[in-house]
Amino acid sequence: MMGNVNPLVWKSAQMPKIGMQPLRRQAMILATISEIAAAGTLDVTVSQIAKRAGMSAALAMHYFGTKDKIFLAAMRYVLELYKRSVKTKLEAANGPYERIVGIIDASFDASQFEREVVAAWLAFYVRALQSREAKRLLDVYARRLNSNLLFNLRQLFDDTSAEQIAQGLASLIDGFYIRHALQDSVPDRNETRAMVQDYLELWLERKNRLGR
Amino acid sequence: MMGNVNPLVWKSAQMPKIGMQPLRRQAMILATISEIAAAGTLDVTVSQIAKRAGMSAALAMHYFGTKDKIFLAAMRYVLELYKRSVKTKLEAANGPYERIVGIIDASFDASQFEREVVAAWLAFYVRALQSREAKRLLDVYARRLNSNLLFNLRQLFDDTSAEQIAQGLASLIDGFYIRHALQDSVPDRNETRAMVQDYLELWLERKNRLGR
Amino acid sequence: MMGNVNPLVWKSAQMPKIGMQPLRRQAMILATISEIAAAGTLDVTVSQIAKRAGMSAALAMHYFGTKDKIFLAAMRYVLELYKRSVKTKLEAANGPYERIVGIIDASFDASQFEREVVAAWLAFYVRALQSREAKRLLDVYARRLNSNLLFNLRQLFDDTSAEQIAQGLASLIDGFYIRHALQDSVPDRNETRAMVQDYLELWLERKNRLGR
Amino acid sequence: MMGNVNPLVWKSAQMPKIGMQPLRRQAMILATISEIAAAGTLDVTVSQIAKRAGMSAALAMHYFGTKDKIFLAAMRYVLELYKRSVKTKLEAANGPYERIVGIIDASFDASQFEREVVAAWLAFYVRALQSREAKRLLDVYARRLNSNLLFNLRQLFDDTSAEQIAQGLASLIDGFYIRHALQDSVPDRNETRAMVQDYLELWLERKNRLGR
DNA sequence: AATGAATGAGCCTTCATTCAT
DNA sequence: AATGAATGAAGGCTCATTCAT
Repeated sequence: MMGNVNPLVWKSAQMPKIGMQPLRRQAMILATISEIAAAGTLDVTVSQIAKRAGMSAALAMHYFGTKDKIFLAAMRYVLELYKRSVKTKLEAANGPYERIVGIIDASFDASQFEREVVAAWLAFYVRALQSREAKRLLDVYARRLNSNLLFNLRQLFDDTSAEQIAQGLASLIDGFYIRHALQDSVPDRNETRAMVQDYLELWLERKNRLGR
Repeated sequence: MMGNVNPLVWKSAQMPKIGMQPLRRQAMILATISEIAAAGTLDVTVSQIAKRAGMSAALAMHYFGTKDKIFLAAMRYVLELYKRSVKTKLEAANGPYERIVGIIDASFDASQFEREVVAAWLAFYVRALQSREAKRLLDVYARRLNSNLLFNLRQLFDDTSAEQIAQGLASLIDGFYIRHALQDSVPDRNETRAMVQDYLELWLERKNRLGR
Repeated sequence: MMGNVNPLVWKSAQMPKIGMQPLRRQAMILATISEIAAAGTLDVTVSQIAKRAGMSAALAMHYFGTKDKIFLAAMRYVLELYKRSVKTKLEAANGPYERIVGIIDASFDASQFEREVVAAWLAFYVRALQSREAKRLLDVYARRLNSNLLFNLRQLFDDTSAEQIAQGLASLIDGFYIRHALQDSVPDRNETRAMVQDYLELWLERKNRLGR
Repeated sequence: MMGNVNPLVWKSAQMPKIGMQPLRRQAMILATISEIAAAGTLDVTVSQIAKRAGMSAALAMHYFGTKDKIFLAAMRYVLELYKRSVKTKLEAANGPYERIVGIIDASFDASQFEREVVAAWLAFYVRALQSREAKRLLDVYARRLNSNLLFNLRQLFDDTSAEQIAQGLASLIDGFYIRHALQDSVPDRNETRAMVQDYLELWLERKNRLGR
């Protein structure tokens, strides 16, 4: 998830002075995600996370100021991951259809659909009920996703349909995520992605049937 | 939600000594749902709920024994509401198509899709991550929903399609719920229901296109 | 323990009006002793005791006023039992030696050395640390025991010895009680009694050796 | 009791960051014993103890984890004190007789027979009724005391007598303790010790009288 | 006479957060 | 840069006690 080079490796070695801050923050962010998944609970304490990140809770507080900010940072990280994933897929895509499929693909990317990350998503959704800032972050993501979908769907469908499809796709994705987070016997990643793509297919078939 | 006759109205009037238990329990159950929605949080305390229900936390504990049992009771209540709603719709329906639509309808029934109830659903989903019993309850609901859908879908589609559609419908419903719980500008109840029904329509169209 | 006629038998029959008070009180007293032993704890609640006594906690409070008074009543009852046991033994005894042995016997009487009663004694001893009144009761008992022993011992020994023996006997009895209450593998009632009696014997032997 | 150097004295001076744990634990242990005696009750709260120990209840919990563990630690401390006292006496003793007297002495050592410690002993005895672990600790102590006594008594008496004397001595000690904890006008430490020793004397005299 | 109903007070325990070093 | 030490605040839960009927 962090790529190959883990900057925390030489932690206790020496050279602590410069640039520890970003490393510590990053460690906390990753630990937050892991801890949520490992604990199977959203009720993770700062101490638990800090311990997993290999530092004291006090230091974690020092770098983030508030527990809420720790969560927000982790949330931003996950959203950023997703954003990049989408970007990569979009760049490799040709035409609106491929771009829409790319967006869907990004949601079910291996890195996104890991058990860990899915648990984190659910946590953030819930957090958004309490935290203004968390809600704002989630809204930004939702709006971006929607406009991305809409822009490309409008090139294939009339406006009304496009909006419906966008809503449908987004809901389907969210629905699969929540089911994945909670249920045991659930279709795997590829099957799930196929089902979402098939939703798009169904609309295309309808469009073709109606002519144009 | 409590019907027209609220037995708690004459509370401070004479306080009868018999049969308070079910009234208090019901009051707590309703208060739990309201408080979750009002607080916008799953982290509602027993005191908060009890206060809203017009009693002391101690009395609430007396009648339920555990905070967890309070939540479970509220959860059962909501699930029961949904179950009844489904049952009513199914009884009024003729043929598999109407029955499937009925199930969808039930999910977006006015009583189900209230802001309060939707928030409660999300709360219970999350609770299921921590509580064995909560998970069990949710699983029962999920399994029943699935078998209901499957049974009727199989009369219209081949088995493979039926299973896909069932998964799709359930995910769509969950997805719309979560979006409803979290987002402000979201299609209203009827629009939402129409979109889910349209998913079924899309499959019927495909089926017709392929000929039988 | 209550003799053959249990007045609580016709409780729920009818005739509740007259004289319930003493019956209820007595039932509570017995229940207190039983509950302490059954719970294996001194931390018995009023509700537990009342339940065992077949009445509501509210009624128990009505008759006693305070939890403390419930305990005191039970304490008085046990002390009274003991007092009577001593009295009976003393009346059947001839001469100082038999009377001393009688007092010892009373302490290890079947009715006194029941597991239940022993547990109660320990409870009362502890209670005496907190409650003035409990302490006073225990002091009365201790003083009476001491004067009883002293009076008879003085007829067999010089004053100094008599006082020492009295202290020794009382301590031995208390010691065996506490060990009986707490330990598993402990000599049985008769063995224990024999050992206390033997303490007296040892002193008699010394007296004889020294010649009168 | 804490020796001459109280490491907590410079507490508000600079509050070092290392090694507070053992100091805090020790302070809590001593405070537990004091508080039990001062409150005259076994129902001492963690807050009370912590306050007496000069720290917050939260910190106490931090260092012990559970109230029960606080009590167990205090219990172990008292038992350890006693154990050491016995050990010291035994090392200074020559022959079985002196060793037995040494064990008795240890029980009535100044440090053991303080009002505070005696109250604690009673508390622990009672605690043993509720806590498995407390019972285990007490059993270990009882068994060690018994085997110590028996081993030395067997060198002076036949086996049957030895066992009786061991039981008698242990009961006498326990009895004096409980009386000391509860009663006001009670022989002082030295008198008490003398009386227990005299019990041994009585047996020796009997032995001599019977020849060999 | 009797009790279900009700609660205030208090306890143990947890945890985010601060502080001194 | 880093952390052990420390705590206030809060939460779940229990229980003796009161009250209205």
